[in-house]
Formats: sequence, structure tokens, C-alpha cells
Amino acid sequence: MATSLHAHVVEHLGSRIVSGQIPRGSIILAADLEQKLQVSRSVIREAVRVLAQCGLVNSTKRVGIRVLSAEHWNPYDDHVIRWRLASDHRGAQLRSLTELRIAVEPMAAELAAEVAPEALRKELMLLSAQMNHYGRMGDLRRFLELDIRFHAAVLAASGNEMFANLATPIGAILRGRTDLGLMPERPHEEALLWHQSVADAISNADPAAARRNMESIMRRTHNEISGLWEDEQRLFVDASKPK
Amino acid sequence: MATSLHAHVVEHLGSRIVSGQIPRGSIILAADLEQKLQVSRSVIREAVRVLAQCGLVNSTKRVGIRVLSAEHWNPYDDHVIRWRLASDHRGAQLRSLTELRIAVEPMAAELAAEVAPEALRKELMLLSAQMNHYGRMGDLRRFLELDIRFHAAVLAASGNEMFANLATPIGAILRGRTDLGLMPERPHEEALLWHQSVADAISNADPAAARRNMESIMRRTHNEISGLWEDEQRLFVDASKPK
DNA sequence: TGACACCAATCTGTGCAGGCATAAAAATAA
DNA sequence: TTATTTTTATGCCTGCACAGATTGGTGTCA
Repeated sequence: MATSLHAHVVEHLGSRIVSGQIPRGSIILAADLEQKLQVSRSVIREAVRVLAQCGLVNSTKRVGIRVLSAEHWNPYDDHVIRWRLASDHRGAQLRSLTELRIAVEPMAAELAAEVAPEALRKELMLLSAQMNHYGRMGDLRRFLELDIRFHAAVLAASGNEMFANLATPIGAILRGRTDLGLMPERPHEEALLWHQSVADAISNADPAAARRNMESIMRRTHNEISGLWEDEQRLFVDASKPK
Repeated sequence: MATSLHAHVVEHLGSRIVSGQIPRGSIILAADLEQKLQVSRSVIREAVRVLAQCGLVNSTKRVGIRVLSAEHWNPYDDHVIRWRLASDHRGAQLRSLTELRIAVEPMAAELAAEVAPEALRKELMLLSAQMNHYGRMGDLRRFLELDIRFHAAVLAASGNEMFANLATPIGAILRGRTDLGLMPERPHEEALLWHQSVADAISNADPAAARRNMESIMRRTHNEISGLWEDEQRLFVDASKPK
């Protein structure tokens, strides 16, 4: 995946920092990295610049590259989300994202019913029909991909780019949920119905119904996976943040 | 603000791309930038790397640095948000962020009532008391700062770092709202009451009441500023996104 | 002797200049 | 149309000078 050299370095350092292999507070020297990873300074510097934007490190003169603690990480960065989902504390990331989608998706459905262009409404109807089809057939693999596309389409149809940009991590959640065997052998009849109802409501420009049915989906989703983070500690970041 | 040289370049290019002075689709050559901005290649390269992560540009071999269209921008990046708020299309950014906070803040209040540590509950009570005091006095300057801290505190008290990280842009919205003269001469009595009720509910561990009162605040907020983006076009990003 | 202010040494990221390698577009040939 | 060569801008490397922060030492004064 990572084709360029500096992307490799970003991946190497980022994943190790998030997983905890490189302890927070520790200090890395650029010169050491050059030698250890066998790449040149320019590569290291660009990688560090990227990691600094993720909030993972903070390079200052005379001291080096300081590894920051989790409260400084940018929780919306795609890299960070991916690394967290791959780490031992994936529960915390799953919880944050799920809570966010519980808040956002009903609102997105409501907005979509108000403002979505006709083409997107049609696409939603098509997607929900296909979900019904493959869901009842028990083709979980295909159902999953349709489910991901359905939720992405609703987010996109809201016309809010901040909502739409959550499609990727939400897709990652859905994929992870089936990979972990948290999905029933075949989708619940209720769930299929709710998806259909969301599509109908958006298609019929009925914001209240769209929200209501999406809320039902979210409630079930939450019940199905909230067990994953039972013992995961919450992170209370200080409101008075440093620069 | 931008102390380092490469940060200057990021600022220079980023603001011009978002404002539209550099048209999307156009291609910049690193060598030209070197000469025009009178900086060395390493500075250009690091800046371009940062801008690439923001989704503003995409540098490829043999072609140069391509300026991407708005649908590729990362809407959660602090730089991007700042530049968009400073541009002619600030309305679109204001709308996205406001819709997001309408979705998120009631959920945050609900969560805070469930999981917030005692210290944060106390702080919220203190903040709402101060808001009452300065609000009734008509000290808008101080009220604004307290309002920002209040909402940041609720988001932090939710124990969800994705919610907590919205405090900065939401603060920017609130500041902008008063700067644009959209605030009444003194805060509405209702608004003060709702803030107080949110703090009470969180303090008393009453999630439903916390959500309900925060929803009231959000409804009023929306009514007060939704006029700002009446004629702003919505951006429907393609669900099937390129890499 | 001890506390404190000031200064110098040193260490490390930041920025600069130039060189070679390489990939991808464009032009040319088959 | 397809294959090959040429062109050209980024990717990557290296040596050098500079700036800023930490550290330790030095000197002054109480």
C-alpha cells in the first residue's frame, strides 16, 4: 500500500506509537531514525512533519522528537483511526466512532430527506432493495458491502461534507463487526425493514420518519456491539488545552 | 503565529487554495514555488506534504503539484476549517459545523451525565453560574468566553475524544457569531436557563434531561444563525471516492 | 558558604544547495 | 492501435551553515 518511502516511515512510526511500542514521552532522535530505518534525512523530516500534524509527535530543537500522549492525537485523522483500530485498545476507538455515528446518522438521514438530489434518493432505494435481497438470501459478504454503501450514501446525501467524510471509518467499523463474528447468521428482519424505511422516507422527503428509523438502526447497532468496550477506559481531555 | 518557515508556506498556499485564488485543477511546480517564495526545496517539500494530508494538493511525478477540488479537502483538519471560515464561502463551513454540533452536543450532554468525573460536573456548575452572573450583567465579552468554555467542558465531560476535539472549531463559531453581531444585546433568559439545566442534569446524573435541554439550546442556535448560509450551495461528495 | 544571575559550550532540528535516480506523460516509431 | 523512446518533474540523498534551547560553569553578592 505505502508506495513511497516516507509513507513507509509514517506507517512504521505511527503504528508503533499508537500501539504503545514506542512509549509516550520518550524522545527519538532524527539521526537515530536515519540509521535504524536506513533512509535519508529528507524522508525522516517529511514523515515527522506528517506525524506532527496527526498530533503523535512534537519535534523541538535541542531535545528531539517527543512522542505525545493519546490526548494530543487527532481523533479524526484517517491514519490515527486505522492505527487505533489495529491496536490493543481498539475498543476505545470503536466506542468513540459508534457514539459519533449514533449522533450523526439520524441527523444525516433527516437532512437527506430535505436536501438530497433525486439521483441519490434513487440510489438509496436501489441499495435498500438489494440489501433486502441478499440479506434474505443469507449472503452476508455481499450484504455487508451493501450496508456500508447504504450508510455512506445517506451520509453523502445529507450534503454535509463533515458527515460524508465519516463514511470511511464507519465502513471500517461495519467490516470489523462482521469480521469479529458479531453479526447474526442472517440480518434481522427488523433491521432490513428499518433500512428500507429510511430509504423510503428520504425518497418521500419525510425527514421525521427518516430520522426515526435511522435512530432505530442505531439503537440496535449500539446494543449489538457495546459489549466490546465494557472495560475500556474513557479519556477525558483537558478543556484548557496547550497550544 | 507561524514561526517556522515551512509553516509560512503552508499558510500561504493553503489559504490561497481554499479561497480560490489558486484555482482547483491547476498545477504548481515545486521549482516555481522555490523561486517565487524564495525558500529551499526541503521547505517546499515539507509544506506540500502537509497540504497533501489536508487533501488540498496531490503531488505526483512528472506532472507536479495538482490542486484538488473541495470535495477532497479534509473537513476536520484545523487548518482547513480556519481557512474556510476566513474565505468567501464561510457560510458552508458554518452550516456543516453547526449541523454537526446539533447532532453531537445533545449526545455529549447525555453521555456526560452518565460518565463524567465529579470534578468536571462541578466545573460545569461553576461555569453555568458564572454565565448567569455575567449574562444578566450584560457583559457580553465575558459571557462569550464562558459560553465557549461551557460547551467545551460538556464535550470533554462526555469522555469521547472525538466529541472533545470539536471544542476548538465550535469555539470559533461562537466567537464568529458575536463578531458578526448575531447575538442579542444580552443573552435570552431562556438560554441562560437551559445552560443551567444542562449543568444541573449532568451534575444529577440525569441523561435524558441533559439531552433535552441541550437540544433546546441547539434549536435556538440553529434558528439564530441559519440565515447565514441561505444561498450557500451544498456539496454532495461521491460515495465511491477515489483513493 | 550558598543563592542567583549571567555567559559559553553543546546538541539537535531547521534551512540551504546541488546531485543522481526514477516514474510517468508525451512524443515517436512500428 | 500498440510499442518504444524521450522528456521532465518529483523522490531521494548528502554536505554544510544556522538558530534556538538546554546545560553547566563562572562570577558576583549576600
